Amino acid sequence: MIEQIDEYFKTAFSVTISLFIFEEGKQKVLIINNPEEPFKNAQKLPGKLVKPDESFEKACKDILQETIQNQNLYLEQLNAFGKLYRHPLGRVIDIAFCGLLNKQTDINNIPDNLKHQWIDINNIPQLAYDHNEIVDMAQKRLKRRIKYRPIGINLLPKKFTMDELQSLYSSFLGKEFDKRNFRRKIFDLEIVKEVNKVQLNKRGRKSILYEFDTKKYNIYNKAGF
Amino acid sequence: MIEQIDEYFKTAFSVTISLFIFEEGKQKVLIINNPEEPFKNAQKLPGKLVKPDESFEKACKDILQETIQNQNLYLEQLNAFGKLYRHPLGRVIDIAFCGLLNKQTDINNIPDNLKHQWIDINNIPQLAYDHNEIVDMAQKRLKRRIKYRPIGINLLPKKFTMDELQSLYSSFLGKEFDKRNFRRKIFDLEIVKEVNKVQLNKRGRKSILYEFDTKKYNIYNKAGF
DNA sequence: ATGACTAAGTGTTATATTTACACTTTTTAA
DNA sequence: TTAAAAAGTGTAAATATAACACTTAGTCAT
Repeated sequence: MIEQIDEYFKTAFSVTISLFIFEEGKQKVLIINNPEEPFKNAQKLPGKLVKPDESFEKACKDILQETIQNQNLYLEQLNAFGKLYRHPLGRVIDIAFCGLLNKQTDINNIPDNLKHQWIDINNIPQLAYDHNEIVDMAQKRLKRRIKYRPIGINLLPKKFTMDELQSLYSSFLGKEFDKRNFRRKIFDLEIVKEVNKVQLNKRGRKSILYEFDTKKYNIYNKAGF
Repeated sequence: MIEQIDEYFKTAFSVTISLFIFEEGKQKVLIINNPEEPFKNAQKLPGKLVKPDESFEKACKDILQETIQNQNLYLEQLNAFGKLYRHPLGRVIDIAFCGLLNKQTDINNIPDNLKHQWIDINNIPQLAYDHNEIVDMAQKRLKRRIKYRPIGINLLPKKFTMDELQSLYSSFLGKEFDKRNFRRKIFDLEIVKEVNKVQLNKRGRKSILYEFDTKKYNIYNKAGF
């Protein structure tokens, strides 16, 4: 075996990140323009080939830097994608990550040449490589996960209204919730606390603003509910 | 970029499988003896380096063939492990899978030279590479998953008693259940059906035997409960 | 200023689920 | 036949979920 060992060291690997936001009541994902061959000018998820001496973390930070220019984002590994002919240059194993962020607070700047778009998860166009499959799995994973761990802290602004939180759950789970039952559930979990401010709206009554109680939130985020 | 492309195609990847059984009321995992360098004669999970033209599936089947000699086993991808110095021969990305099986029905034969052991999940010794980390994540993943998807169909014999099923849940979740409540829960889900046979026990009353109702089981296995 | 419109916010009851709890039945072995 | 072992069984209380509609507080147009 030792004599043929070089035969094994001929694959490459890449990292791909599905970055989700919640905007206009919709779950959206970051899609950029592919600047180079192969599949030049196709739409794709942010990602890059990784050198043999680079860690996953380094690669993720590079990608975050090149897109949203903010490396301090919590990411989670999703899956490895390694079909034989998924990449035209050779065998490339892709390690897919996903992250949740808030457009206002977590993005410094997105370079123009990326021609980026935040695309509604229900309207994803054809993407390069197997990126449709990746983003699809990311969405399903989130949908499962939201059911037994809280969501919102990375997606919403620091202060938010109950209607916003409810709308987030509705869009991620693709179903409607009863206002009173939803609120009772959230209050009983004690993951939010009222903040001493209200939000003025264009029409109608002011909204009470809340923020997450990080202590309780993190407990449920680790242990589930 | 194109001119440096060769720099990327210098990693290898491997596949590792955590195979779990339920035996003597305990969750156990298959550990084998590492037959070759590096880490010769260390204990490890079954796994192998994969050639650039081999699929994950092919690699998994090879591993299953070389260990339990049965390729027809449902596996699920767990995670990619890719720390920089996890493998002495170079950069190796490991794609970890895990599977559940029944010792009596799913194993044809395990070659002697593997010096295999089924090790209680609570007593795992030091393993080669980062295999402790892998098996640890596999166990945690299962523990979470059992809470919202049924378990047992791959682990128990075709016919089984309620006490066996309850013991399986207890060992995987590390806690005890009330007999009556447990049974009611299972019966209400309708994932098992009574089979027209009983099991004689050494002492005490005969046990009623059940088998899974695959239709209901699979519905919950896809959608969760 | 007032009336029409908009959106936020709030309670109660019925139903379903979960939990707590202990004895009876069946069988074997002495 | 009887003591010990293990399987099997029901009920009531507490908690969680689900269904349901009106009131309050604000804006805008007149």
